[in-house]
Amino acid sequence: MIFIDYRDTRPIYEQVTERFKMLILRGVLCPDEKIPSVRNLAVDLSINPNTIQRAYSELERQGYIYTVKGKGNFVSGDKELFRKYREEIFAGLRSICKAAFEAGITEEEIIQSIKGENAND
Amino acid sequence: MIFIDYRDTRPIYEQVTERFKMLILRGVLCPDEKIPSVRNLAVDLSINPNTIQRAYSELERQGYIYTVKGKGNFVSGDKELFRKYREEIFAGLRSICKAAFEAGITEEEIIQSIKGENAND
DNA sequence: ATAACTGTATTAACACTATTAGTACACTTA
DNA sequence: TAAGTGTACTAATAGTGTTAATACAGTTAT
Repeated sequence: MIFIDYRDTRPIYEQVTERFKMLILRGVLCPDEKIPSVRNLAVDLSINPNTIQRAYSELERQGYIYTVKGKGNFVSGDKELFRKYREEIFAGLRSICKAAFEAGITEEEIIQSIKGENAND
Repeated sequence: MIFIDYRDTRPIYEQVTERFKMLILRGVLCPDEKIPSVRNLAVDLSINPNTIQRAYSELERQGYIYTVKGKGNFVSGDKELFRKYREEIFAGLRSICKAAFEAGITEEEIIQSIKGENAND
């Protein structure tokens, strides 16, 4: 369910965070479902528990999971998650469009490049 | 002409590289125009010459400038620069659109969010 | 030729971050 | 009570970004 890409330049804890976010947003993990314990996942991925701990802390901070001490970490049922994540995406989009306009790329060119991009979904 | 934003999390050499790329792409700096010497710019920005050296090496590697030993660094006249940079932008755009589609955002929503975004240009 | 400017290369040091390692404490469940 | 859970802390290691100091080589102007 979770994996690490060692060719990826991003830190491991960030990859783990991103991966869980995706699984939750896409509904693969359901609200109140238990996710692997810090120690278990660390063994599975052959990395240090602290790294998983950091990823889980981040997920909790962003509202994707909640923690019950002594029991484990569970998927949040927060309906706002989708809206928040969409906002992140749109912010990134605005940022790259700004760069595009600065480079003289027109709105039409951008839209053209996007159209037909969603064939793989 | 060049400045450093210390609130920016990106490394200084990357900011300098990006800044020169923009000045060249937008035609502020013309082909064969001399850019500041490594030592001069380092003093201007109050940073180490090695950091500028790194930025210039990267700019040369990407074809934005060329170096004449003992004389200085000069803006390249490569016409392909624009095409290459546009490709970078479009690649970034594809990447973020992929994330958007994975989050269930539709093509129409993306296009709507882009339209009217170019008011500041 | 000399001085003053250029780029280039090398080595060392420092700070910060990502990660590992080990340990300890507290809570829950069987 | 034992085994599993999250949490907290400190230390060590590796990599990166940056600074610092120095040296070498080519160019230009005098």
